[in-house]
Amino acid sequence: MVNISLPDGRHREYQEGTSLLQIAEDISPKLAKNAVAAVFNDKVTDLTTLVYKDGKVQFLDFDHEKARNVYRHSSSHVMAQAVKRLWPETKFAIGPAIDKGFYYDFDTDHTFTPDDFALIEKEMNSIIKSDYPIVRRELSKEEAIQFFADRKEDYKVELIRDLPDDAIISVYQQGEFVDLCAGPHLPSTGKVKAIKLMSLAGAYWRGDENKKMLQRIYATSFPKQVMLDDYLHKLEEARKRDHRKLGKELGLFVLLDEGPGFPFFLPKGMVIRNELENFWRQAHQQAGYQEIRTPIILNRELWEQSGHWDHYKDNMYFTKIDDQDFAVKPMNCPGGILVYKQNLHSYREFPLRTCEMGLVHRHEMSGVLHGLMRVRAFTQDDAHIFMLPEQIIAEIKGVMELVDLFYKQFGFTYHVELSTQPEKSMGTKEVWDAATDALKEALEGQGMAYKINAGDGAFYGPKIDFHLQDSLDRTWQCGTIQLDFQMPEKFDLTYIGEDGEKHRPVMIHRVIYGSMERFIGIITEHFGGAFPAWLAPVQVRVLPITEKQHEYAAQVMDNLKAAGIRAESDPRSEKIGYKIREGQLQKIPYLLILGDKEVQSGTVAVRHRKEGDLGQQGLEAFSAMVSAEIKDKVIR
RNA sequence: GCCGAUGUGGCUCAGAGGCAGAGCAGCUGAUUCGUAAUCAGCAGGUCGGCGGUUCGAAUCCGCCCAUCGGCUCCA
Repeated sequence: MVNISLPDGRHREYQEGTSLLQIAEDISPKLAKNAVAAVFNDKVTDLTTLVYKDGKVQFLDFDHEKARNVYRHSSSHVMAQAVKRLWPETKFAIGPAIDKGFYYDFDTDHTFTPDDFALIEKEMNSIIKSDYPIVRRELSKEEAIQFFADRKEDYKVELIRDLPDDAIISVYQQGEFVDLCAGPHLPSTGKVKAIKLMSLAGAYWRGDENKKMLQRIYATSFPKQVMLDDYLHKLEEARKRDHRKLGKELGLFVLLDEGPGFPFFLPKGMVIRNELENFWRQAHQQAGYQEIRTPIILNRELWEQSGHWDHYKDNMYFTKIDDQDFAVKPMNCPGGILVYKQNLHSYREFPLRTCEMGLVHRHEMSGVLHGLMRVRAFTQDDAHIFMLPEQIIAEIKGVMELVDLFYKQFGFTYHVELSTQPEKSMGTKEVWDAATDALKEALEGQGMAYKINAGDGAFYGPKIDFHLQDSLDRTWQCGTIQLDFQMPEKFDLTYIGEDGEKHRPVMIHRVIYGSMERFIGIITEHFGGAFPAWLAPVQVRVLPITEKQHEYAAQVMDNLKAAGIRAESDPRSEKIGYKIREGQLQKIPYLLILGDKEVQSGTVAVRHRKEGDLGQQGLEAFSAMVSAEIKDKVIR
């Protein structure tokens, strides 16, 4: 007999060789029904695992991330099996679970099209209906290579060859289909319920662009049809919020064939952009920054000195002026450094904080451009801080507080990642360790939880990245703080210390919005186009019901404009319902409906885009309310 | 850059070898209306670009450009 302990502290005895699934059934049929995988002695494992020793067990349902991955992974095997049945020549690469589903990479002469989806789904459903048991087997490395070589599964053979010689290699079988897989898996194919193939994509074998491009099918699966429907509905909602769609509908910006990756900002988009800049400028003045502006085009020598000419050339644009080589700046730091070098600096000036709305150009590959999120010309809300080594921690804390102030303003939550020394980097390990420790200390001093991205730092120093989460739970990297001991060296930056001697300053590079373009894209999706009043291109629209109220409408307009509110009126001879509809679609925060009643009482009938009809208010009261909402940057 | 798809009035889309269409938006006129679409008329397109096949190409073929979904990369 084996003694099994359960999460609630109870113990049960079972025959040796009892499966975890049987144990679950013994505890409760419902538990067994919902169980996707089990954790036995702290290891996630198949429900079909037979128990031969004492241990503690916990059953995981679909709500657990680990179980969800098992569920999706088994789903990917079902998809692979279906594809193999339909196109027997297909070779398999890998088919993992991912965040919201799974994919499988195939190598086949058949080119998949979305028309194949119905066919594959049908076959998958037939496999699910057959409810094949999913059986684990273990082979030696040699046996496994032989097994997959016989089946001409070249990719699997390559994968196995990379495993250690003494590795025990597991394969999972369902019906006629066998796949190399570490597992764990569902007990049978019938456990998979609602499936949907989502999209097709090319993907390089092992993510290497020099290797063969395979065909990837993305799909997802859920244990209940309603969960799948709900997921698809959310995707649909996300599409409605797509900043490219909203940007067009709300007249914020356009991307044209004439300038791929170079966005045009339209008048309404510029209002948002300017408001973001105003907020930025005011917050930075308060935080002790001095604003500068450096040129977009600078000569070759500068870029050679900074290292960009050698290390960043593929991403840069070049030009010639009077036969001399120049480059369009891909980063602002060399310009900022030149500004620093205009004066002799004393330690008394430190920390010296300079900030710049810096327009940079980077040549991105055509395939990666994406609305405002990934462009070829963008403005960074950059800053370079020069300081003493002993000021690092306090200064980083200061930047983190500023970042927090900014993100809270938009209602974003965020998490932090720390990236450490990459393989290709400048400087000694000691300097890197000191810098990395300084960042850690600053993070810990702020009580900030963080994740480490080993080897993901910039070539000149480690960095902290801020990833903010939007209203659809997607994350975006925006802010970064990079500690740099290298550029000061390359550019021979100095300051005069207390001792009267020259010393080397430390430098921080940092952005908060990241890029104005991307940030505008993100907040457009985050707010679904319904920007808070302080950002809204039009804050109030005045809607006279008939021509009789035009004069009063003009008075109201004058009043609002005098109060500094962005107001416009819609005097067209359309029905009020029509004007309201248009105002709603434009997501204008407030619509003022003006009829005879309002004219007589000298009031305005207020409609809020989300809260609907708010009733009549005095014009002064309304104006004061909106002004306060704008001033306090209220999200409503 | 690579794989796949797409490209038709300002917008959303139909048309799949034989006269370029619809709805919305726009303009003109009528209507003067109370919280998400009033009616009528008018105007608007070298069907992404270049080349080819054909008596005839938006439609078939080739190349290029851009966009979309991914790979890779990143603010």
